[in-house]
This record gives sequence, C-alpha cells and structure tokens, in this order.
Amino acid sequence: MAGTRRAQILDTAARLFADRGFHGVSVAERGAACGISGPALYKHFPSKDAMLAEMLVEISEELLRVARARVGASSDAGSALQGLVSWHVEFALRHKPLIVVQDRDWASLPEQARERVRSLQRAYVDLWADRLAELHPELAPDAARARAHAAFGLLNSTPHSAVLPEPDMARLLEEMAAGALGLPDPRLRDPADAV
Amino acid sequence: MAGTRRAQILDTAARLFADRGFHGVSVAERGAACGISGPALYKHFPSKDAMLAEMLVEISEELLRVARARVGASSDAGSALQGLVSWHVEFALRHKPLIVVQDRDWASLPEQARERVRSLQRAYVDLWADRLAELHPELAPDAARARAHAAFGLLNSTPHSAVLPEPDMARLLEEMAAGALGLPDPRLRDPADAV
DNA sequence: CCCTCAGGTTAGCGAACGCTAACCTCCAGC
DNA sequence: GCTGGAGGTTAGCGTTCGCTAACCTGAGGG
Repeated sequence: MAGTRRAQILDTAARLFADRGFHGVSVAERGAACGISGPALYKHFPSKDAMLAEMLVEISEELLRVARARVGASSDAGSALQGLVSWHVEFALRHKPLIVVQDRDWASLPEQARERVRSLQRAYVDLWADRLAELHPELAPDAARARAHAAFGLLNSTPHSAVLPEPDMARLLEEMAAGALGLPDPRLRDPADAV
Repeated sequence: MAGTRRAQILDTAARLFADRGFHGVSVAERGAACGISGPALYKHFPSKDAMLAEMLVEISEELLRVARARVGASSDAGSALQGLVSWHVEFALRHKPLIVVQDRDWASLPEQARERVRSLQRAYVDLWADRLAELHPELAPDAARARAHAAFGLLNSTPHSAVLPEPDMARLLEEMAAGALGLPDPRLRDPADAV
C-alpha cells in the first residue's frame, strides 16, 4: 500500500495529540516518536495544522460514509439505529486516539478543514436524529439532535474507560446506548440484520 | 464575598481553556479577557499551572462532596442513583466550561494536583459503581465502573450539544441516563414531562 | 558510472511563550 | 498629610515553538 510512512506518522501523531493535546506536542517529539527527528516530518506534510486536518477530515468522512451505508441497508428506523450504534462502537474502539483528538482539538483546525469537518459531523448527527424522530414521532428535531449528541458522548467515553476486554466493552456500550435511546435491547436482535 | 476578582479570573480562564485548550491560550489573552493585561494575573496566582490546578481540584471536590451527601440522604440504591444523576446533570449544566477542561486538560496538571484530582475522581466513580452493583448484583466491579464512566460521557456531552433550553436539556439527560443505567424511568413518577 | 531525487540530517531564524523586574498609582489607616 | 501595600503597568529575559535552509546519502535508471 502506498503511503505507509505517512500513515505511521499520522497514527503516532494521533496518539500523542490524544495524550497531551495538539498544542502540547512539539514537532520534534512527533518526529522522535516515529524514529526520525523533527523537521523530517515536513518531507511528508506541509505543516502541523495540515496533519491535524488530514486525520480529522479522514475519520469524519469514514464515519459518515459507512454510517450511510448501514442506514441504506436497513429496513426500518429501529434496525437502522442499531446498525448506527454498532458501527459507532466498532469505530470508537478501533480509533480511540482519534476520537479524543476529534472533540478536543477540533477548534485548532485551520478554517477550511474546520468547516469541512463541521459539515460532515452535522450530516452524521442528522443521520441519527432523523431515525430517532422516525422511531419516536413525538420528538422535536432539536430534541432528536440533542439525543444523538448525548449518545455520542456515551459511546465516545470509550477512550477514558476501556477497563473491560474489547468485546465486553462493545456489548456494554451497545446495550447502554440502546437503553438511552429507547431501542429494543440489542441482545435480543437477530445477527442477520446487523450489517 | 472575598476573592471576587480571583473568581472572575478563574471563570474567564475556564471559558478560554474550554474553547482552545490549556496550551492554546496565552497569559496575555487570559488577562485581556478580564480587562487587565498579561502579567497582572501573577498578582493573584503564582502560575498558569496553579490556576488550572485550583479550578480542577475545586470542582472535583464539590462534585464528590455533594454526591456523597445525596447518597447519604437516599434510602436505597435506585433512588441514590437517581440522586447522583440529577446532581451530575445540575453540575454539568452549571459548569459547562469546567466539564470540558476537566477531561481535556487533566494531563496538563502538575503532578501533585493531578494525583489529587485522580483520587477524587476515582472515589466519585466508585460512589456510582457501588450503587450500580447493588442495584444489578450480576455486575462485576469492573463492569459497574465502566458503566459509570459511560454515563459520565453521556452527561458530560452537554457542553457540546446544549441546543435545548436548560430545563428540557436536564430532563432529557436524566431520562437517557436512567435508560442507559437500567434505572426505573423517572417519568413514571411524574408522567407530565416528556421531552 | 554518473545523475536524480526521495528522504533523511543539523543549524538556526523569527515569533510567541511563561514569567520576572521595575515602576506607577491610588487609597485606607494612623 | 504621609505612608505602605494592593493591584495595576511596560520592558524584557530566557526558552521553546513551528518551520526553513542547506547539506548529505544511498538506491534505481539511463
């Protein structure tokens, strides 16, 4: 695969940003953590900002793209939401550092990338909120969005509290999210409509 | 009231830290936001670190102190948890910036304050986890703690998503937390307040 | 057998940082 | 009415930051 070195650099940077914040990690440290030193990073990325932008735009796009696919493959609002929950859990467990960076250092993005990420996130929220409004018709649009945000807060708590083995953690999060959102308990669901 | 100026400085700093991160806000900016400029802050606080430490230690202590009082005043695990939820919601809505700073810039605390905050938070988590284990005896201690953390994630999402008026937001969060934790639905006691 | 160039290196610039020093000003207490 | 200290000010220190410049090296293609 092309860009392996780039990917290693982004991955390492994401871990460091998650630990100490975007402004808390220097270029030299990020280089050293990759086994090279300091300014060599500029052979791969034009600036520190650009690295942050690339990682956040990338994950926002993936999160939304797969979520849309899962919703498209589902038959009703309830199973769509269960698919969204399980995809979000899978994603959050795979990309813990990026989840932290996303909602901590979003404000440090350069203007253009910040707008792009914001619009992707808004679309992602609405994907959830629309299904919630469909499932609970008494919900106003604002209330549905607020519920979606609260569910993200629950699911994104993973990086701060991964005390359980991953499969247990995944099940716990799916179950709690289902309870919070008023879905039928996911432990009763048919495995065939998970994807 | 003693220390009004100190309180204003801390409050302003909390808002700025919440927006752009501890390392993202300079001393000069924090001064300017209070109407004074730069080094005048050092007449009130010995260092930037000390300001962060004071605000985080203070809220961690208040959160735990009141939580203990509510648990002490409750009759069983279920009502204790409902009291914990409603206190946490009240606290999170009143101190949105501090909630953000707490789980974003905790790592920037000087060693001593970091340990203090960590131990307060651990006690707070256990306060929740013990009641959860009492209410759901099949839960292992680790699982109970993980559930408490996830509930905090849900409740602390407030600063990112306060799109509703505060009382509506409070009711929504309490209801979702109850669902996530498997508590009896608080609406059953007062059916008039659906969101 | 050179030549290119991707991908490293070190040196160092200019700006911004946290913080200190030195000074000013106002007003409460004697 | 003088004085001392609380609470401001500006100047500027040493350090660290992001980033650039200049140079080096080794492998692949002609």
